[in-house]
Amino acid sequence: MQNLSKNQQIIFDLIDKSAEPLKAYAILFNVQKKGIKAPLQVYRALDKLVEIGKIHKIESRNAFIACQNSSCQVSKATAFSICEICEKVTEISSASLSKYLTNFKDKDGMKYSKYNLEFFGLCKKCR
Amino acid sequence: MQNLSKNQQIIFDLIDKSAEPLKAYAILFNVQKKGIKAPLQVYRALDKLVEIGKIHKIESRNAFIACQNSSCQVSKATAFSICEICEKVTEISSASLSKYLTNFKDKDGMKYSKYNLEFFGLCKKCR
DNA sequence: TAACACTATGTAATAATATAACATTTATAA
DNA sequence: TTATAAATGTTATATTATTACATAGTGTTA
Repeated sequence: MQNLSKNQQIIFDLIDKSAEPLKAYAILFNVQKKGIKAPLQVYRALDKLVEIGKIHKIESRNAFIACQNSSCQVSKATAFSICEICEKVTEISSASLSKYLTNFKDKDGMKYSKYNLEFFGLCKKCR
Repeated sequence: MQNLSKNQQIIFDLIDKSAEPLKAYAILFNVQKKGIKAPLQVYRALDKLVEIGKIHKIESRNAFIACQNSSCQVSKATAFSICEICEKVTEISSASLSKYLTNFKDKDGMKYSKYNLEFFGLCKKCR
């Protein structure tokens, strides 16, 4: 595993210690004191961090969370639970789920190289 | 099933006859000749169409496609295959997949009211 | 019908999310 | 060391989506 660059490390640290997913401009606001001034600097670091699997993008929220699954080096097979009230997001690590989806073939026999699954519901607290 | 309003019908017809997912501003451009002039008019119709399950949003693409699954009245359980080259999107209707996911419970026993799954790979033509 | 609630529409302005283009610097490897 | 790739810095701009406010249509029901 390569080391992270300066900007990548700053942004990863911020996301990693956050309790909830962070949006790009929230990240920008937070790292301006560290010298990262422009959106593009944030998006470039985010792109790289997603590419190497250190963070994931929650597509339905346009937000980013740190990978909570140490074995997940690359974002090829991701599943999340999202509370529709408090917006808490948890990465699901279920061997049976990932096995099922990784092996899933559609009618045409098409096999996929990647998937992203987002579940929505109410978390314990909000129920 | 309620009838669609004028704007909803115009926008649904456009999406329904499109071979690929349409983005909101592409829709706007296409319906300007029919009197829909502002983004908000498009987004309002899209929101409603998604709500009643006539269309689905492809979250990773910020684009919309007509529901290809006649039994899918509400967008509660959606799965798509997306070609990473030609961007063709197909709605997957697999009884076993939807059964598996609808019944999926995480470690905490949390059951979900909704999910969205996006598979990525190469379609037949692009392989 | 009249009153009401609800849904949809129209319009302008603006917020939020993301990328293009170009110049420069730093890290890595041959 | 020289070449190459990766990362950075900066400005401008493109794309996606919402707020706020005014008006009009639709359906119920008293």
